Amino acid sequence: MKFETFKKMVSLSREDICRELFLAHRERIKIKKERVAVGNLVKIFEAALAISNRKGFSAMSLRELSTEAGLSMGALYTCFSSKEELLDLLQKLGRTMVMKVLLSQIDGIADRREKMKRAIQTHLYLSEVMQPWFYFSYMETKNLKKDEQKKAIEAELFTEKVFAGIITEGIADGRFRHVDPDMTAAVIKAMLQDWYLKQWKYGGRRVTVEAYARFLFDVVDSYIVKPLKSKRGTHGRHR
Amino acid sequence: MKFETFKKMVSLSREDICRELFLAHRERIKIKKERVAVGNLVKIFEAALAISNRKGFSAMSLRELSTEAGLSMGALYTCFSSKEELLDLLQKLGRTMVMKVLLSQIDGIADRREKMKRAIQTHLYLSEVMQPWFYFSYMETKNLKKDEQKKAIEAELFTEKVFAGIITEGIADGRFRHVDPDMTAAVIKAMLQDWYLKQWKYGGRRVTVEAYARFLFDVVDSYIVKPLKSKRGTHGRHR
DNA sequence: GTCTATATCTGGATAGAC
DNA sequence: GTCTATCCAGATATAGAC
Repeated sequence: MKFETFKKMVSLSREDICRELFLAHRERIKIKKERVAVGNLVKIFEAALAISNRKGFSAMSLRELSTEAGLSMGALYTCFSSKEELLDLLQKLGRTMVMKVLLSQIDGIADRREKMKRAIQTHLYLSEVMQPWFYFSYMETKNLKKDEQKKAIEAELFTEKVFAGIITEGIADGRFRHVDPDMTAAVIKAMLQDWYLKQWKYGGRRVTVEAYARFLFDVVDSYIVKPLKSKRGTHGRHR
Repeated sequence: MKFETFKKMVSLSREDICRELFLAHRERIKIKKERVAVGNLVKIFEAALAISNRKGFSAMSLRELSTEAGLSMGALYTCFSSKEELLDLLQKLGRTMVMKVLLSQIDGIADRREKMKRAIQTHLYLSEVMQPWFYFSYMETKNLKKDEQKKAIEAELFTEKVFAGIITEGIADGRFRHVDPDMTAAVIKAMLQDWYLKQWKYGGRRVTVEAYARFLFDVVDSYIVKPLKSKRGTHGRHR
């Protein structure tokens, strides 16, 4: 699947995401009209992610946020009750989204190799659509309070389990070699994360998401799949 | 090489490192006696890394640092002139060290495959010895001022070039497949970094550095090396 | 060289006018 | 619902005693 196709398919525009969040947190938000609340949330989240990804969340002052979002201090505090709550809201924003999309995309694919390819692709495409959020989430996890931190770690382990699961299945039906599923899933995750953590690198080298997805699948594939004498090397090219 | 052997060999005790730094920054440090200055630097750096890795550098107050280091506010300011300078000093601390050790360890190894193994191992062992610094450096790069940030990025690209170089050599002498050296080096780096960025994960799973090094080499090797019919699969085990 | 005390500023949060 | 003005906790940095 092309990235553009994916982008349209999972129509998670910023508004949609924020509307969902607004509905989930109705009680805690003082604004009553949906239109206004969602509009403000969008502006705040976008600005907060931008500033945080430049200098870190804790170095971002709320005054700074208010000017970048084009709202006053008072207006900010109608959407959240403390800077810490804003952090929690931001984290929650992406987590459920990621799991939902990832699972829906690989559900029902029988061929393990194909499933692996699709999982890699989906994770990369997702992190491309929501790049600021992924980066933010990675960098700020350690600044959450204990229980929120735990949820973030669970989310990381959850996606890892998805990959480990595919590998285990592949080993069971004999198409994959006897690699360590957990270790392999761990490094796959590391390579997936590099895509959104080092945008400056891949962007600068003009590597597209599609190209990175193909490349990454090649690396993984050549490690886990049992070599068929003649097949080896046919999928070794990229770009 | 075993990790313990490596640890003794590169005898970079905290004191040694700080002494070097002290000598390099004599002018800017008010304390004149080497013994005292180095002792304080060690305490300060150790405490600063510990706190920063818990909550982030910008969230660390100097009061906090002074108590954790067992020094007064006044004493801190005899070692650096501002919080920002402390950040720069910390960053500089590890960079040169890494390059020096990494290059010295792989210098003069003719066999490309062996060289790759050694480079992976050395990088992992280094990041194990200096874990707090590696983690810190990764997380705080974006908070540096422009020119310091540039140096940090150069350092990242430098180690990446080391790996890309080995791959290019291996392709040239015909032992490696025609993979993309830059892309491959990039994901190798990503997997190396995962080791110190996700200590909670690997520590919790009781994975040792040696095991991770072997595993990682297997993954890389199976991707870049041309398969000899009979050889494939012989180095696919780990643990 | 190291300490305590303090000047000065910045940032999170809120009250009350519009 | 949004804005401005303000409170005050806590941060950096320094002065001066020991």
